[in-house]
Amino acid sequence: MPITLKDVALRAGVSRSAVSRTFTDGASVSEKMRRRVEKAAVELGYSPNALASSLTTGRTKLIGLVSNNFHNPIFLEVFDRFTRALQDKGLRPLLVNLTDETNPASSVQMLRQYSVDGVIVASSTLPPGFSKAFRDAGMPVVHAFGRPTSAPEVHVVGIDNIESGRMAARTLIARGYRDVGFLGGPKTATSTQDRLLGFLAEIATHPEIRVSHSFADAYSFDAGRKEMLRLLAENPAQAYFGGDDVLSIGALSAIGESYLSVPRDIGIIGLNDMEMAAWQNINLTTIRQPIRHIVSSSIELMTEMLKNPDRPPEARIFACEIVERGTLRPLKA
Amino acid sequence: MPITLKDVALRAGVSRSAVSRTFTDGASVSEKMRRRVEKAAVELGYSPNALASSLTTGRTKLIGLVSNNFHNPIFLEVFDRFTRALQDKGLRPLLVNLTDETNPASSVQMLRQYSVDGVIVASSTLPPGFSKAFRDAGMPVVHAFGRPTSAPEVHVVGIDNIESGRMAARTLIARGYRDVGFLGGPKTATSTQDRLLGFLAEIATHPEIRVSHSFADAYSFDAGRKEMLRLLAENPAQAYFGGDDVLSIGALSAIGESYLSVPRDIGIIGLNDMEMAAWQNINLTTIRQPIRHIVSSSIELMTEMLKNPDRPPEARIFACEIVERGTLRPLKA
DNA sequence: GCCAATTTTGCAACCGGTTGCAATTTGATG
DNA sequence: CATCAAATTGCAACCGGTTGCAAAATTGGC
Repeated sequence: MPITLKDVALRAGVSRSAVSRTFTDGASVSEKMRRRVEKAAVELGYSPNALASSLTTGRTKLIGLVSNNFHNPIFLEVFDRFTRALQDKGLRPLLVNLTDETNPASSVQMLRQYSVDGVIVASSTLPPGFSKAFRDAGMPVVHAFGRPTSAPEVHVVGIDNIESGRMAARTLIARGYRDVGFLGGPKTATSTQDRLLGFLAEIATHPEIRVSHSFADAYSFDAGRKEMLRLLAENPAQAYFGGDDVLSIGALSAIGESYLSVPRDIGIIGLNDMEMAAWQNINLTTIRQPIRHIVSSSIELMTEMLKNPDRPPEARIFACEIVERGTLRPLKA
Repeated sequence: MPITLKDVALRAGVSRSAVSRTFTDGASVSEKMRRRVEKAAVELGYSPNALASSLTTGRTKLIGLVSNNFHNPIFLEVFDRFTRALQDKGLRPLLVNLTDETNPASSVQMLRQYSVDGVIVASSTLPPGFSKAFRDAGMPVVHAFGRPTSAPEVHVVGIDNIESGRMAARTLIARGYRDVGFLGGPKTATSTQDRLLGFLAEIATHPEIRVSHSFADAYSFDAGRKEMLRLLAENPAQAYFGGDDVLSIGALSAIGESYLSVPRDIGIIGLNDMEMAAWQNINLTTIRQPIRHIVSSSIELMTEMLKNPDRPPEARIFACEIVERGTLRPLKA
């Protein structure tokens, strides 16, 4: 049914190689030949079969886009940016939704079967060894939103979560809060661990400040709300660093439901600066994660890897910045 | 580098066909042979190349998942469900992000090049002819969230937007609102057009009720907020049917920013019942679109199409239901 | 207009599988 | 143990392309 190379060759009265060559750039074809072939091709409505060509070229232009964050609204933006950026480079995202599993084996096999040219892992909660499995299977990998280390096993692009924890702490301290807490995401997420680490380390330089921490079950509204309700029932701190924005919004809801006011009674600072944080009826003060740069840098690394698969793994770390909105008491003048 | 069929055949000392057959079910292989081949396969770590086999079988198990809704949070849930459901059926989602374009040509070509087995278009805003283009190119198509008609050109799964417009109208009338408005999504979206149609039709049966309507630029928070601010500056109605939830939430924000109270001063009913509508600090009364069923039914239709591509197009329509929360005044007892 | 250098073209093998067909093996039956 | 049908296996062609190599065509220099 579909038109093949052979059909075009027949129609144009030339060899199959000639047709192939007019459709692969960099190949040697005369102008005359090209025109002749292209004429036949459009007449027949031919377009080359990318999969067949991948057999010999070894390139599919398919990129596995692997994530387990299908519940955090920030990831819609992440997927939007990734898919657009990939498309702009002529690459095609093959989406893998991990649901709960953190065992890469079946994803690795599946992506191998489809001969993807590379894999982008987009998650801040997967264990360190996860993305390594793809590399071990011989695929170029970039782990976006991963944990950067000085000697990464795969390319990692993200933020310095330790530093962002410190930043949150400094911000709270500067506002005069003397009793602060970390309302973290899931304890197993590397991002949570690192944010806590930085937060505590910074607070530790101020012995007069009281600090506490606890974890929500997930980066989600409900988990944040539930944990904040629990904290409110006990003896809450004056201000919290929420594990991320959606968690923080859940916490805000809990506070409102308890007839307390933000920032008057309790302060909250989130992390991500997702679209909703800017919604006027939420207006969350937060630490902006430069998603745009993380994505574009990941894509850049990926295209580099496609050219040179042996490029040694590298960590690219982007700075965050405070976005002042209405959920922390103002700086004292 | 990667292990091929031939390697396994060599190692097991059998023909290539034998290896192929042990990996395609339904093929005739003796137990002895199967064991022998499987042994060699695991020793070498072989897994068959799905793309190569697609060449002869004509099936790739790739499904194009096409959407232009990468800004409406409801679609994260949609993508989550679609990708999971596809994976469960052994199908692989090849994601296509349409950004702004409503011209299917390049997507059609791209998906043809990758020989996808079928295409799922997930969008409520694309023009009627869009998904038809995929079908014309010979691909099985299901348009999820499309406009159902009695004689659809492709399979359509979704809700009856006209009826949901009526439902919104009935709900507002039952609450005693006498001056109501439709705050629609983009004028070009089929979903907006139909919701308006139904809304007006129902109101028309109550001559005493005043009705007005206007459109936001997009199904987005900002568009909804902006339009509601505009309406508030003039002479707002008593209650609005918001084009969808995210739009309605934007409207809620505008109302709050204007120091008005919901539902005391103005009522809002949305449509979708996205996760955020249930957030306690939003608490939006809305019309639930049964996403779960729409997705599973779409997948079901798709798998049917894969078995029998000539299945005549069909429209599957799901009922919506009102979800009572806090943005409409209560029913009079 | 002739010859060498360069470019363009076609041949044929190959990428990693699948499958129709015929040959071989197996197993049941007499 | 011979016979025949059924099950299993291998051969070879094919899926839709690409590419090294040699033959053919073009170009430039004189």
